[in-house]
Amino acid sequence: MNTQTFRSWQSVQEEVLRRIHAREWSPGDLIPNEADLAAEFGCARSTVNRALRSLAESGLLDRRRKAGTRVAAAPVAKATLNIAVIRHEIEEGGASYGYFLIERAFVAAPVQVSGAMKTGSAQKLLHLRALHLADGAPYAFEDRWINTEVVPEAASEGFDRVSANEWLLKHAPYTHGDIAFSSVQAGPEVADILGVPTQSALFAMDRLTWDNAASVTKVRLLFAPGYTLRTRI
Amino acid sequence: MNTQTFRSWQSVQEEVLRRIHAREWSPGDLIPNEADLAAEFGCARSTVNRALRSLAESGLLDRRRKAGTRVAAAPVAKATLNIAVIRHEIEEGGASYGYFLIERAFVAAPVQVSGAMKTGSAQKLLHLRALHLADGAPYAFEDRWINTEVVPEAASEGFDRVSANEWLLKHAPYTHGDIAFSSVQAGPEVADILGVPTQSALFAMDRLTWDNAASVTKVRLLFAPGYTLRTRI
DNA sequence: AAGTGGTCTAGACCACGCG
DNA sequence: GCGTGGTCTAGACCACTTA
Repeated sequence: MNTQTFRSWQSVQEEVLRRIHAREWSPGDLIPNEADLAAEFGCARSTVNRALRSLAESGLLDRRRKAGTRVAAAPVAKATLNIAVIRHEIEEGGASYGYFLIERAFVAAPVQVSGAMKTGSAQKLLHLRALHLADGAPYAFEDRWINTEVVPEAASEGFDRVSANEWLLKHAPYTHGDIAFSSVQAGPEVADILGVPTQSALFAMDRLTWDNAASVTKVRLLFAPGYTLRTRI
Repeated sequence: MNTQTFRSWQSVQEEVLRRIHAREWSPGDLIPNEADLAAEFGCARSTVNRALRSLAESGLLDRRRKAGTRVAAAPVAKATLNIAVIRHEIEEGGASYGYFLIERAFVAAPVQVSGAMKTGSAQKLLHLRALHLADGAPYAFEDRWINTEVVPEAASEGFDRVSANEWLLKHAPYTHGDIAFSSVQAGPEVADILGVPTQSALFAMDRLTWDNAASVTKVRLLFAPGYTLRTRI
């Protein structure tokens, strides 16, 4: 028997990956328990635990107490998206960033918005519409609602120099958020703002962030055609 | 001083989150080192390490040896997408799944495909076009290329009953993949297949998976209008 | 009831990267 | 150089879940 030692959790992980990949352990198979693997690899159980836990988090293994560890039969690919501040995203692409505030209003929101944000329908929210530019060309249109009861400082911020996209990160903590991606056709107004034909296919990102039970902000970002969200698996 | 104890790594994490959230530790701030926190919390350093490492992985903290741990100034939101088998995705939504193979051919691929897959331009690839249905309605159009040099068994599989989407997961291991999401307009043929107007905005997912240095498969999925990819942050 | 992963501890050494 | 996080160890107890 091959009794090569694997002392670091990364090397243990690599060996496990190799076995899965080489079909020594096939999808659905039960693999040896942590103690046995530790003995085989010549390392502590906690080292094996670290390696296997990490693989379980990425979806490649299914682990259950008493039932043991199995190679995932249908590994749900878990892709991690990095959603950065738009300015950083543009600047990292080597382009110059531009920002233009189109509208700033303190108004009662439509019911779809107040409903989603769970604010009273009479409560006024700060409504912002703005354009992000890369090298002078329209990059993304931002349509945002801010709950000023949760972020009162936003009421005295003009948002004419700094985008809400960036300002909120520093001033409004949030506990969690819902994100949705979809594809939409450009309406006449948005088409005009982005400088694209009406009915162009736009990539949309909708985000609703929460501070515990209170909504902080709701935003829709419509990206100019050509935008691609990339990740690695 | 408050010397409440936090014995589990989750409770340590919650306390750290509370302090960040309450602005006791603001974005950019250096927080105490692991040893000090362990002393304060009345637990072992490794427990603190586990809590902080986890927060760093999710982007809320920046950690560097010697430089210490800081609250991230512009936390890059890391959203994890679960990309499942289409059949499971549909069935979990409570709908019945349908599958229809449109075309299966063994041909030399266009240069964009062979270039991306790094296969020889003369090498023949298995080309599949298929439709996934939810409750009988078109759900997604799949256009796929399979490298049969890497997955020879695919050559003898009809793919008329089981989608390549599902078959490959069980038969073709991969080491990594690139994923891209974008928005595209439906061309006449795709519009016809999906039963939507030409130029409809479709959500597109492009995946290219690799087995080490060899490409396994390249697929474009075009989802019918209304499709939304959701996640939580 | 018993086996498995989940976690905690105390201590140790190491690797990185500021200053 | 030296402080910090990164990791490993051996051992222990616990929690969950299945048999």
